[in-house]
Amino acid sequence: MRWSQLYVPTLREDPADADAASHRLLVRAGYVRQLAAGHYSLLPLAARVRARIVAVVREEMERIGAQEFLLPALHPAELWRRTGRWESMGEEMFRLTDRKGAEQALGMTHEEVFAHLAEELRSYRQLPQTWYQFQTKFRDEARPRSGLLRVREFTMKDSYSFDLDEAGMARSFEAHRLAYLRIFERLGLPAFGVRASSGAMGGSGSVEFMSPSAAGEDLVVRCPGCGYAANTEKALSALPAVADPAERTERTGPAEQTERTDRSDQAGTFAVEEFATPGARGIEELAERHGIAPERQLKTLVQVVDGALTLVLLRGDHALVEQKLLDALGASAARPATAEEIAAALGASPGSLGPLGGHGLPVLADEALRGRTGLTCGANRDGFHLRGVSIGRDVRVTRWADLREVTAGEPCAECGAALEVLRTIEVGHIFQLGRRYTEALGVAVAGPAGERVVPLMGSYGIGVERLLAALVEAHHDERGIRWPAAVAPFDLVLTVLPDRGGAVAEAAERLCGELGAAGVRVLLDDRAERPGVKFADAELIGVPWRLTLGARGLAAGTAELTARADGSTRELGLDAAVPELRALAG
RNA sequence: CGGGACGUGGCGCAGCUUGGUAGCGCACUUGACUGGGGGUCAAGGGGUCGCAGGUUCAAAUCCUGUCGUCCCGACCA
Repeated sequence: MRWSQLYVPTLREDPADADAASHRLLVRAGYVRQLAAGHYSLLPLAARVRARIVAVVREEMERIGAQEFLLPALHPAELWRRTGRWESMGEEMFRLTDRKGAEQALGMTHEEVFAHLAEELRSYRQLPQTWYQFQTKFRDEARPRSGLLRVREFTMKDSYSFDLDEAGMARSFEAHRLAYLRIFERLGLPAFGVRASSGAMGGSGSVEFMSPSAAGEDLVVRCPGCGYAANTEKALSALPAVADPAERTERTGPAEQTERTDRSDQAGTFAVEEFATPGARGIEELAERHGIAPERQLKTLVQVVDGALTLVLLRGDHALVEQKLLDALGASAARPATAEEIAAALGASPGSLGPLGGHGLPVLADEALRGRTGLTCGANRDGFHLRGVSIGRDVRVTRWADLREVTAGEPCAECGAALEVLRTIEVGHIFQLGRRYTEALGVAVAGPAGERVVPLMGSYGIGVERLLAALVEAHHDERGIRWPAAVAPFDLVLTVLPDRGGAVAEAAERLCGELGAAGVRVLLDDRAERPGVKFADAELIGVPWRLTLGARGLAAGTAELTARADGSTRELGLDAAVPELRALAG
């Protein structure tokens, strides 16, 4: 391929609206252009890289016996209604109505359509089946961002397994887990699996594959000691206990004491007492003005979980992970209650809330609060707080659960080492779905004894363009992209230096032809540019090797081979160039 | 959906406060010189100033609305 003919619109300056390194470099190096927020056009270089990624993914899918399909992107609403997801997917699903007035959806995932096809499965002898495709997915993201990392339209390799029993589903899941690790390994992408919440997909187990990057949106907890890794939606840690003081604290004064429930004999601690905290709202202000450490406060959040007001209790210095709340209650949606809803239920404003009193709301408490005594919380009366609160004695907890966010430095629950929290990009996600979809669509086969068996399903996804962007995040420097050899758009740029006689260009043409015949992907930089421009562009687009041929070298029978990875250069004899470069290109 | 910023040749920006001939750098075209790290000089081409209303003798500039883009948050199979 001649660079003079290839469409590679490189830019000398960074695009103004690109923040993430991958976004900036892919635009600047002429790989992509934005059409609209979350919609990108892939130019020839990107199309080549994408094709190489797809080829690797396809090989690994075929290796585990998966069969390639290609399904429609536009689906009838009817199918989605049968699994209940026409309603539950909400605004993230693109919907449209055709000329007959029939409702349609642009597929954001393909469980429904694949399960629909599985309705034709008849016998247990046909199982297991693993089916996959590369297909465009549409998701009406609330906020597309970071270039190709979060978009509204993208290619996904999605696969789906159908197994006779739990053990079979577990085998299919494990086969995919290993295949995904091989894919990332082969592509040169650092990534590891983490335990994750299954979210709206449902099912019993899920693993996310995460690639560390400053541009990532997902926080992942990882243990350097034992390798434990989990999304913060799921992560656990061992917390050191907080020492709660055993003695009674001083009252602020009789005038402010409106309620007194002295049951210290029962709980072996001190009494609950109300005290005035004028103007001090929330954990931090209470800590600053009244000297009450956040970890000795009780944080009371009011959430609306599937439409029901729920009190959520956490240690004052802990943050709620909403997904943990949903998982604990088996709920599908939660949001903070509005100030009006809170006032109606508790009679106070945020900043003065607490779990005591006859509010009648369900109370969900974080495990870290178990056995805590002498805590401070809001009095459900603006401007007042309660102290001396003991969870076991004073609070009617309807349910305990792990709800808090793990933070860096906390001890690993499995080995005690200090946990690290990494910013990562989710590059793959695999689910054990069970019978949720097969049941809903009536998928069943005849078992060995003629009985009706509903297969168990798994689903497995990799976002192709996100993978491309994650690779750039992982492999770039101040000069541009540095593609791993497995995905580079070309193996080699053959840089032709200016030469009046034309002998250099002629030799380069000949060499390019020979390399091409030997299977090396060569980009011949035959442009009438100055050397500096050619070098800078070659580095920007990130091709792993550059072979520089000039008049000097041609006379001596040599060219210079430069590695993009580390910039190292060595002389290469022209007569031995083809076999050497073929070996480098793999 | 809440908060913030921004829309001016292909790209990056100035001009707007104080209304009056649309400008700079890069890129592009032609020529000359140059020729191993984004070179120099000369001559050119290219813009309904996001869109729609309004104010005004006159709007890139002031006002209203609207669309779009980016960032933070909420959200995110």
